Amino acid sequence: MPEDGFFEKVYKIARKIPYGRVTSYGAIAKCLGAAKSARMVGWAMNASHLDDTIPAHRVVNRNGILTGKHHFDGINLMQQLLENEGVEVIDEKISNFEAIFWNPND
DNA sequence: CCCATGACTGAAG
DNA sequence: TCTTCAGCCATGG
Repeated sequence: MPEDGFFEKVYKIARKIPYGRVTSYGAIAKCLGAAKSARMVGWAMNASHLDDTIPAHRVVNRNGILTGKHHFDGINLMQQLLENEGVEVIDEKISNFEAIFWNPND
């Protein structure tokens, strides 16, 4: 992969997210070396719909809220995908967010 | 080149 | 503790 664009960097981290775990945009951004570009991470995730290897549903904001659920096919698709992995989601928010949070740096 | 937009974050009131 | 503001930077018009 000769071109290491911003997207590839984001995808690279996103693909590392373990099953049943979640992370935040800022954590990924920091791992990329652009901690201030958390918005870019989310924006890159928006383009991830072209790549089915990207578990975008495991990426939420720092509050553990599924801010990007509206970008999925269905309004509840993101939440259901997480629940399918054993993640407890209540009202668009991950209840045990801190418990299942995964740090990309690990 | 300038302006608008965005799945965010941290600080300030 | 909650709400609001400004900074962040890549992409597109």
